[in-house]
Amino acid sequence: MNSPTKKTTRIQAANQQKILEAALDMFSQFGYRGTTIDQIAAKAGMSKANLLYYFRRKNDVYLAVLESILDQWLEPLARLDQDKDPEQELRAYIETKLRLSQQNPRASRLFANEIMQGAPMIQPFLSNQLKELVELKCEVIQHWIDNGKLQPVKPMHLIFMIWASTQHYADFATQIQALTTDTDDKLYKDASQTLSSIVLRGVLVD
Amino acid sequence: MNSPTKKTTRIQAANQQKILEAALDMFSQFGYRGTTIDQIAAKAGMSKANLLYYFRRKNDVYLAVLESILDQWLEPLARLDQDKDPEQELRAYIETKLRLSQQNPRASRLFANEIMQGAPMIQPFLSNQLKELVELKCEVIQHWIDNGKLQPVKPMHLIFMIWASTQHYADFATQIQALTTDTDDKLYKDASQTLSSIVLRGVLVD
DNA sequence: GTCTATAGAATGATAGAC
DNA sequence: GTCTATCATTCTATAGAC
Repeated sequence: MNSPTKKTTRIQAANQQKILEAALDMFSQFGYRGTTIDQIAAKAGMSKANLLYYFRRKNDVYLAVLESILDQWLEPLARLDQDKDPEQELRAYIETKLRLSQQNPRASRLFANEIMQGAPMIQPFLSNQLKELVELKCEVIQHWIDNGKLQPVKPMHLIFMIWASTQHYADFATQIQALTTDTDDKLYKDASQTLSSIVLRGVLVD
Repeated sequence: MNSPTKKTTRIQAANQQKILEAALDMFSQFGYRGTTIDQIAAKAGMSKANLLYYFRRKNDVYLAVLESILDQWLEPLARLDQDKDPEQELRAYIETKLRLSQQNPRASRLFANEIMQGAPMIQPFLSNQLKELVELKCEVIQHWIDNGKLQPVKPMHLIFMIWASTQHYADFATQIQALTTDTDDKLYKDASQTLSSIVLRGVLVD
């Protein structure tokens, strides 16, 4: 690992990281076709030709960035546990998803861009891993419903609602910034409280 | 209006419509930078040069498409009426927004694309018209809260939640298609019921 | 590993014939 | 109003010097 001959490997790793970081910046804002290699290279502080030494084609960069975020995408939903209390579980899920939106809004936007363009790269991921996981977690929610712990709602639409409402704070950050003067921290704290409160108890007064 | 000299005007109007329709198709999927004039022209059934006779630059086409959808964007929220029953009003708002998503998903995606790219064209719209309207409607919701008709939630975050949850069915249609085999009609019917039910009463059993 | 140079294709936009 | 031809620019990607 630390032999002199591997010194270049560490440089490569560092440069690849710089490229992936810059690529996430550009792809998340302009999508695949709206981003140029030049922009990525400039943001990563190297020449276009040098970037192409590390990734032979633009598509390879895009795939590498996508792969680096797909895992963290599945993980929070995967944690939903049928044997725990649904109120605690849903509250924790909402909080985790919101925290992800706050800490890595670019990943959320990159994902949204890819989906809105028809998911040309991750269609298999959606139809396989994601579908499998969602079906599994719909059963968890259905189990809570069958045991009288939750109202009889359509589980998949509950999941969609939580996805949409939490990712909104990352994907539409520009719009939200234009509508409020709240600090980021207050914004996310209010979002967490309001979201959990509405999902769990609704807005109506009994 | 019907004089022979205006015959060309009707042709112009028809061609402009064809261009706007094709442009909505492309811009909503690939964003501004990801769309080429060639693609729009091909989809509109004319040559690139001919398209540029009607709109001198790509940017003019984009602005025309954006303008054509901004009104329909504000209208449903503008209808929220402080003097009516909040349950009926919120239910109607959710249904209207969902119907818009179903009937014009491209408009929703175009708007989302513009926002995610930093709203370069409609920043003034967000900071002026939209902000004004949202502040007004937050007061309506706050009025309902003050009168004990709604739980004390943050009004703006309730609006964000409804926006996000309803637009999700348009913006993330590709993902949803990959996760379910429901027909479009069943999907939106379930969405409407689940969304209204959760927003109004939550998922918890009393 | 990094740079310059450049091939080759795509793109936005214009000019001018019909 | 529509088309062909064309230009300037930008972009992906490669070759080769250092």
